Amino acid sequence: MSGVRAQQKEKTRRLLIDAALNQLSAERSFSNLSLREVAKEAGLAPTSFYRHFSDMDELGLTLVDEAGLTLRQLMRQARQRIAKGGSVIQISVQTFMELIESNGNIFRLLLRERSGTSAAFRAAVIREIRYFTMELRDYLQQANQLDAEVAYMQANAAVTIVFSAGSDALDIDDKNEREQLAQQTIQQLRFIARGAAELSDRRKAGKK
Amino acid sequence: MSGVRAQQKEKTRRLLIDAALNQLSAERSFSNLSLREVAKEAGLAPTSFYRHFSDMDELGLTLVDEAGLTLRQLMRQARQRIAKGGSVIQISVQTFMELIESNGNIFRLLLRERSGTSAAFRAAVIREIRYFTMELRDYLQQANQLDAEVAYMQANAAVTIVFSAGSDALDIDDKNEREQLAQQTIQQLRFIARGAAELSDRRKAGKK
DNA sequence: ATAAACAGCGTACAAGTGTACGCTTAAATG
DNA sequence: CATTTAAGCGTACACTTGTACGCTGTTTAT
Repeated sequence: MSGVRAQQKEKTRRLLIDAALNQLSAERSFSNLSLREVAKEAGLAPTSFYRHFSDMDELGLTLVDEAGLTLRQLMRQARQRIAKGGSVIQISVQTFMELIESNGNIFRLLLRERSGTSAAFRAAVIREIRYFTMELRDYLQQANQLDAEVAYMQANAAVTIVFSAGSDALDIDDKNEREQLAQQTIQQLRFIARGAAELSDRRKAGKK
Repeated sequence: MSGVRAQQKEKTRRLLIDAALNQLSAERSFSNLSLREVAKEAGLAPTSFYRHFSDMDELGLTLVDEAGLTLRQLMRQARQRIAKGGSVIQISVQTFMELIESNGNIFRLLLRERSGTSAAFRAAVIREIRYFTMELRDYLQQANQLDAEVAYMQANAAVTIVFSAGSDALDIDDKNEREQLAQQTIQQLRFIARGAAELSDRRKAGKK
């Protein structure tokens, strides 16, 4: 079992995934992408699609997984940069904005399918975002000595703000405008961090 | 010109609008709604649709207008309640959550088309939300004596948080869970308010 | 060496789409 | 009253969609 066959299969599976990803854009969402178009882009006959996915939905869920992976890469990269010193918030936002610039399509997928029409998709996207939020919560709780619940609320708010800013950034061409958006986002995250720190302190004081 | 004809026309136009609105749901977005389906739901022949709208896009933009109207109603209602005393943030969130419960479909439309595939739609939705944000900014600036830019950042963050919570609320059936979400949202808005107030104070002090 | 498995293709079909065109019928206009 | 206007309908057409089915050629298993 040299695996020549399996290897080839994996290769064209990848072709399909990339074909779908490449067709995504501001004016093209996954949900109005047809099986035939994806197959065509991948250089396959429409019916060959079924050798790899039973459905467009199945392909879509694979893409969401891919997006989750990207999100985790983001988190890791931000951590590495933070370890070298500097403002945590600033570095995080900057890293996030870089990701959006280089992976706009996959990020669009997440944003759109989060409020999309397929329950399975919504669930998958929400799961990825929740995972991301929880990781941030753990970090905040430990790094800032926060009350657990407060840390969650901060993480949740921060993710919401950053994702929303990311969505806006996708529609902005001008470099200066994007920088301005980033600065605003940083300030907003600081608002939240400040409020969270205070509440956490108040809770600790109350318990004593 | 008694207007019997014009009156009837307006009536079936309304029929089309309502037909579209009624077909929206968690699993049905405007963009995958066909002209034929809308016409059928309204009890019209497909081709009669064109007597009222040249396009599904035109109908869609009308719906966005409708949503903007709803948003302004919301703002007015919240103001009335606030005038009678109570926590501004709490009342606002509660009013918003009530709106979502009674107008889920129109709210879904806004959320979805904001990151949808039609540039015209996106622009229209963003315009409505910006209008809403600006009104909140003016209120915050005046009521809390804030620096103008800080007031904008607070308003922007608050709208983002509330809309995101609204989107989540649409997927929650359990009454208690929704209440919990509301409480969390209130707390997050307080984080932001606190951070904004501080920055505004700091800026004022710096200028003196 | 022989047989089985299987990725990929071409054909074919039913279903649904937007919309052009001409007709009918009732209101508006003169 | 006579004429024009226009909302609504039915038919028709060209497309696109998902997918069922059977064939081919190559890799894998025996």
